[in-house]
Formats: sequence, C-alpha cells, structure tokens
Amino acid sequence: MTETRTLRADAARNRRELLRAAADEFRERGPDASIESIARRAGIGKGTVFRHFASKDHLMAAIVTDRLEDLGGLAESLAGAPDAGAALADFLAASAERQQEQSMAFLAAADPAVLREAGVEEVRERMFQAVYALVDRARGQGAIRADVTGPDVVLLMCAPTHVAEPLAKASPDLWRRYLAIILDGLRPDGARNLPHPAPPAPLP
Amino acid sequence: MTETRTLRADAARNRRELLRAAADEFRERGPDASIESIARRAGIGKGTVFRHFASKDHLMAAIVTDRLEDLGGLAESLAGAPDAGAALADFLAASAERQQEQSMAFLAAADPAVLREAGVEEVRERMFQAVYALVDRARGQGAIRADVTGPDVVLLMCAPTHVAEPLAKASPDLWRRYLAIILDGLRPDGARNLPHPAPPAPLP
DNA sequence: CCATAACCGGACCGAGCGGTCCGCTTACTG
DNA sequence: CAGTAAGCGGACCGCTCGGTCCGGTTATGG
Repeated sequence: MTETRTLRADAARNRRELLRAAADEFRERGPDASIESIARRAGIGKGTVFRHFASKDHLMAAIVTDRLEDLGGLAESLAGAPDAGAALADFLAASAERQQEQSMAFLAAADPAVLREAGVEEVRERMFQAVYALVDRARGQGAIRADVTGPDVVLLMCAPTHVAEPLAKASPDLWRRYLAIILDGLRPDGARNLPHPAPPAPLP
Repeated sequence: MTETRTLRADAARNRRELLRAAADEFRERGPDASIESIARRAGIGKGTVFRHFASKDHLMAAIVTDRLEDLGGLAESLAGAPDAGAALADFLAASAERQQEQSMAFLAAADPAVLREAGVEEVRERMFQAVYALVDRARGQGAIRADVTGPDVVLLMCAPTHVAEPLAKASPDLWRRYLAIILDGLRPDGARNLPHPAPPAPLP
C-alpha cells in the first residue's frame, strides 16, 4: 500500500514470491522462522527482503493485512444475505478454513507499534465491524441468543481451528466438528446459563 | 522425580524458587523467555539453572509435569461425584482457571524427544484417562450428547481461556462466559448437526 | 544501443541466546 | 570443629539471528 510508482517487473515478481514464501514459512515454523530461510524459499537473497520490508515485523504486518482484508471483504459480501444465521455460520466456516492453512498466530510476536504504523488496526477494525453487522442481523432474526454480542463472535472466531490444532495434520476437517458445537452453544433454544458481562466493545 | 538422595537445604530452596520464577517468566514473556532472566528473577546464577535441569526444555518439562499431575489428581478426585455432568463442568472450570494464570502454551517450543524423556507423556496420558472417565460417566447420565467423546472434551479444555485471552488482563473472568457457551454446545437437548468423525483415540 | 538508476544478493556485523567450566562458598558429618 | 563434597555463579564459548552495505547486474528511456 502507498507503493512507490511503477515497481520494476522483477521487483514485483520477487515481492509476490516473497510474501508467499514468508506465509508458508511462518505457518510451518512459527513466528521464529528466520528471514534467511524465507529468502531462500523465495529464491532471493536476504538483502532483498529488507529492500521490500523495513523489518521482519513489517513483513508480518503485510501478510496479516492481506488476510484481514480478505476476511473483511467476505463478511461484507455476506451482509445482505436473507438468512443471517446461515450467513454468519458460513462466514465462521470460511474463517476457520482459512486459519487452517494460514494462521495469524505469529502476529503476537510482532511489535505493536510497527503493526499500528503499517495500518493493521484500521483493516482489522473494518473486518470487525462487518462481523458485528452479521451478528446483529442474526440476532435480529432470532438465529442466535439475545445476549450474544459481536465481540463475542469475534473472540470465538479462532476457537474451532485452535481446538482442532493438535490433530490438524491428521484430520484437517476436524475444526468443523468444534465449530458445530460452538454454533450449538450460541443458539437461542434450550436452558442456558451465561454468567458474566459481555466484553468491552473495542478489542485492544 | 527420581531425584538423588537428600538435596541440600539451599539447593532445594533454589530449585523451588527457580520453578516459580520460570513459570512466571514463561507466562509473561512466552517460550522465548531467556534462562538468564529466569535466573535473575529467582535470585540465582545462570549456571545453577543448568545444575538443576539439563536444558531449557527439561525445565519446561518439569513445569508442565507439575501442572499435569495437578490436573490429573483433580480429575481423579471428581471420579466418584454423584452428578457426573456437574463434576465435568467443575473440572473444566478449574482447568480453565489454572490456565488463566499458568499457560502451557510454551510447551510447543520444546523438543518432543526431551518431553518424552522427562516422562511428560505418561503424566499427560494419566490425566487424559481421568478426563475420559468423567466424560463417560457424564454421557451415561445423559448430561452430554451421546456422540461427544473423551478426546473431544480434552481438545476443548483449553478453548475458553484461549478465546478470552485477548482480554484476559482486562476481564480475568471472561473465560467463564465462553466455557458456558461451549458447555451449552455439548448438551444433548435441542436440534444439532455434528458432522465429521470423532478424533482418533490417542492424541499425538 | 547506451547511460543510468533501480534492483539484487551475499559477505559482514553486533546482539543475545543456550549451554559449559571452574574457582570459590557453604552446608552437612564424624 | 574441621574436612569435604555438594552447590554456586559469573566469565566465557559458539551459534544463529535481524539488519546493513556495497559491488555487480538488469531493466528501461532517450
């Protein structure tokens, strides 16, 4: 974003390959994947990485921004669906499916100041707002409990994948099982007991 | 475990302090907490750490073994409770509460061979079996769905804390909210749709 | 086709890590 | 109370990492 004019052809190709390689390395080796291994995987030199991104954290921010924009766009495209409950379930399924292959967990290791500087917060906030809208419509249609809030669902988004993570390789579809359990827990029917207040509106 | 006879008094005190300091550091700084910072926090030198534990991974294994034994003992003590559904809920609440202050996430960074050598697997397996027993009794009493397995519940154990983690500091009791939602999802009443098979029996 | 600026990449640097070593200190024992 | 082995801890080592730099290379405009 806010790129300098007319990136040279080979530079553009290297940048694309670099982002792809970095995403793969972070997924396989976690936040500690080395810049050198990423560069090797992309078929470029270490110096070229720092030509494209000021630091490792900036590289992480770029990857995560792409994914948040993708998710936000998906949520927005579901905004007008007639069955809001199904739309919400579809969104959560798509979100979990993406996390299966592209975790964002490595983000925790990055410097928050860099994330802010790279504009991650704005993109994330936009995605959150789109999810909140889905939740509000689903609640309005009685598809989920009256006391379930938008932030609740955002917090629960990562849960199915996280639960199934220890067996993700052996049963790559297992997250569906736990998404189904969680969706059941959100349904309005049945005797329930939800203690404690909803989370504060903005996630930090 | 299998300690040499009669640890000297100061050595025993240092070992206790070391374990406490290491747990705190891992919680605050994650798996990358340095041995040096742990030693400083415990008021001892770096060399003393390696006198007590052969490597950083062995230190992690010792911490995690303590906690697994604690959890396993709790599950076993609940084995005979008359209301098996309530016993299971109590256990999951206690488990989440412990995780709130003593995460085991850093375990992922340790060498599996060392964990095996330190006997973590046996302790974990014993804890799992105790949980499976709780689940079986709860299912037998109709407190949870018939198609929910022991491994399901083990996988779900960490979920409430993980969901609430982004707000753990601001709302330290928030995990209760998500434990309640998940327990609702496990209840037998209502129309449900659980696709996909149960996970394979042993967790790797 | 040439000039030039943008780009590339590997050699290099300093920091911080896990782990080792050994001279000094301190708690037990006869 | 003295001898001694166990315990201690900080200096030190080798390694890997993120990040810098500059000589060589390649795309592009006149």
